[in-house]
Amino acid sequence: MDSMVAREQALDAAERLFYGRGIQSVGMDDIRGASGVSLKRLYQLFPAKEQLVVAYLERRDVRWRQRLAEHVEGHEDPGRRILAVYDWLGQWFREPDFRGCAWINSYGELGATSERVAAQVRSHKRAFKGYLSGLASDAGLPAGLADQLFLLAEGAMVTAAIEQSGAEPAVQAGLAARMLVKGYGGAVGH
Amino acid sequence: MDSMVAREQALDAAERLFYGRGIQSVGMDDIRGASGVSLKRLYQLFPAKEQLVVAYLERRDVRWRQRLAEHVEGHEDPGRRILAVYDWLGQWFREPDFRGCAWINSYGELGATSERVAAQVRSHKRAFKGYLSGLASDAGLPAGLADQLFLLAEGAMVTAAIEQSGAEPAVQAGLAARMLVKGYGGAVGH
DNA sequence: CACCGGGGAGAACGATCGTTCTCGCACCCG
DNA sequence: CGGGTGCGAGAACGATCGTTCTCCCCGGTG
Repeated sequence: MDSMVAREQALDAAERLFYGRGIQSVGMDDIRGASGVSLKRLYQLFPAKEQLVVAYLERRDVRWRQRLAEHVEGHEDPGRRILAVYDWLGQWFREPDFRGCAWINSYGELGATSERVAAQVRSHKRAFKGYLSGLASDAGLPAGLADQLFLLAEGAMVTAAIEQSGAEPAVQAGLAARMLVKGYGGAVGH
Repeated sequence: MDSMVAREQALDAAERLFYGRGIQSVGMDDIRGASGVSLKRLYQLFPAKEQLVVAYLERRDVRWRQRLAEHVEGHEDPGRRILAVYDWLGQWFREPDFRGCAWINSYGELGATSERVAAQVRSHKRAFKGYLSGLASDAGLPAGLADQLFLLAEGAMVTAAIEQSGAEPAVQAGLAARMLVKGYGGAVGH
């Protein structure tokens, strides 16, 4: 049972370090130091670093999508809900330790060498796109729009990471999204 | 003088390997093997791996933007030129060795640890965005549109990389771009 | 021919890292 | 109390890698 808390501590440290400095530049020993979980315990929880990486991405995935969904659920109007996604992205981009999308970064780092990581990244992105599809169909908008909304969100994430421009890419993406929604015949409350 | 050809060979090998397998997973020795340029020569051309990486990104940057510009220049109508960007992206995505945007990937891998790489990535993205701004203003469209066109292109690049879906993200981005251009009052010939 | 400078092949070095092993301590069951 | 078992601390191991060094050949110069 105590190993559950060790697991969470290990994942906390892994998330902080992997996300902040990249995966390859963080050693298992750094994670031990930051988490207080001994190397032996680390390796019985996660038999290889790759599994720790995947577990970190998985846990972050459910939390990330949950935070997004909670924000969106604060809005009633289906058209407004779509735009709320970009508001939330803007909030995220302004967090002081924001360093881009963990999955896009991980894919750039390990997508070519680790199939498990690549699969986790695809799974996260598909879930996000699926979520947008749901919002679009709730608003009576065509399915193709969701793909475009997705591209805007992805573009905003990379741009916010590379330039460290805070919420601005999210604002631009939100403006574009609003125009696309209107163009497809959706109503957007103010 | 002969060192110029060694430099090109080194950069050819660096580009092939760094782009295909990621930067950190390619050793200097791999580059020597693939280029035929001796380690000693490599290190007198590029005193550290980081400089080889930056040189690779720089050379690829000018070639990439030139290829794009050549494609776009095949079109006359200013509105059509904007959409030609997405056509070209689609062609690029279908190349058999396509593995995403070299700069986004490099940023995910080294953005947190190498300021020189991060600066090169920013420089490339700013140049690309600047190019789109030029296309937008040639078409008499507002400057803000260029930011949105940029986000669509970036989103298409990451998505095409993660899913290996060929040209489809470029098609979606092109449709969105077309709608945005029309929404801002631009004329788009078919 | 003697010499020298540059370059290639590849060994060597030092650091890092993922992973495993050793050792010693503390706790639990009889 | 006594023996064993699980765990933490950290050393150790083996591989990899960036970088430098050694050694040897070759081509040019007097």
